[in-house]
Amino acid sequence: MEKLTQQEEEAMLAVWQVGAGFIKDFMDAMPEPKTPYTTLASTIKNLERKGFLKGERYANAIRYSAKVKEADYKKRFMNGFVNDYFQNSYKELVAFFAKDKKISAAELKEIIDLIEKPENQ
Amino acid sequence: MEKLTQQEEEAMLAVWQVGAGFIKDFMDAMPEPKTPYTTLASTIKNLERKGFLKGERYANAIRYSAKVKEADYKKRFMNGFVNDYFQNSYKELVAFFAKDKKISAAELKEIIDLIEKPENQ
DNA sequence: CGAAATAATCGTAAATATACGAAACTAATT
DNA sequence: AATTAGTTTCGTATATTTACGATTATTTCG
Repeated sequence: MEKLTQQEEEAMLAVWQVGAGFIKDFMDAMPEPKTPYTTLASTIKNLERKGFLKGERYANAIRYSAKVKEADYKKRFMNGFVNDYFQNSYKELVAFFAKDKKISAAELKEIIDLIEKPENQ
Repeated sequence: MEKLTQQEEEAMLAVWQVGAGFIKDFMDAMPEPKTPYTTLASTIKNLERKGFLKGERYANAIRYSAKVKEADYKKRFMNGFVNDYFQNSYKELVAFFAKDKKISAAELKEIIDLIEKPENQ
């Protein structure tokens, strides 16, 4: 899975959010300030070339949808980060943000309940 | 804090690991395949320009050290990521990786103990 | 001092990413 | 069929990043 550039990642976020659609749908989903339509179109083309999107022609327009799932991209991305910054330990990562009060003991307990419930296994 | 490019980030990881040193020290700390000395030297110069490093002359060499702390960079970086991919919720992030079995209930409990101990507050 | 060693700096080339207008294409409308 | 509207594609310009050799500067050692 090739690494995405800044603009490509922003575009993918819009695609994941929209689900599947035409370039103008992604335009609508992108935050301000919006890049011009043709610039986004170039980025979308790049994403197709990189294998992140697939396009199907409908009349004179192309409907794009993600080939790479958001969850997979997140995982791969975080893996690299955790490897570089937390000696490859997710525990270290969570401890770091817990100490920084980005997440509380109560929230961690909720997560424990969540993963210990058999129906979530 | 300006965003770093791929090479710049790799170089910073070496700097943080070494602590403070000369370009060749960072070279030694970088993973294979090593980029040529002069390329790393350019990258280090860019990092100095961007305010991530400061340099002090010692004889005919320059000793560089980090101006931006690794912890601060991690925080800022993760903040953007959590915002984009987890609706700005660290709890969502931890739950995601807990479900993906990257971290266990036992480890989460250890972290709770850690942050609930008064001496770590 | 002069030569060799060590290190940084400069200049520039090549690759990649970003940006966007003009033209082309397709479909619908008159 | 001609016009209009919506959309993509193409070409190109600019900026940024990556890469590194040649040169320059400094120190060390004979």
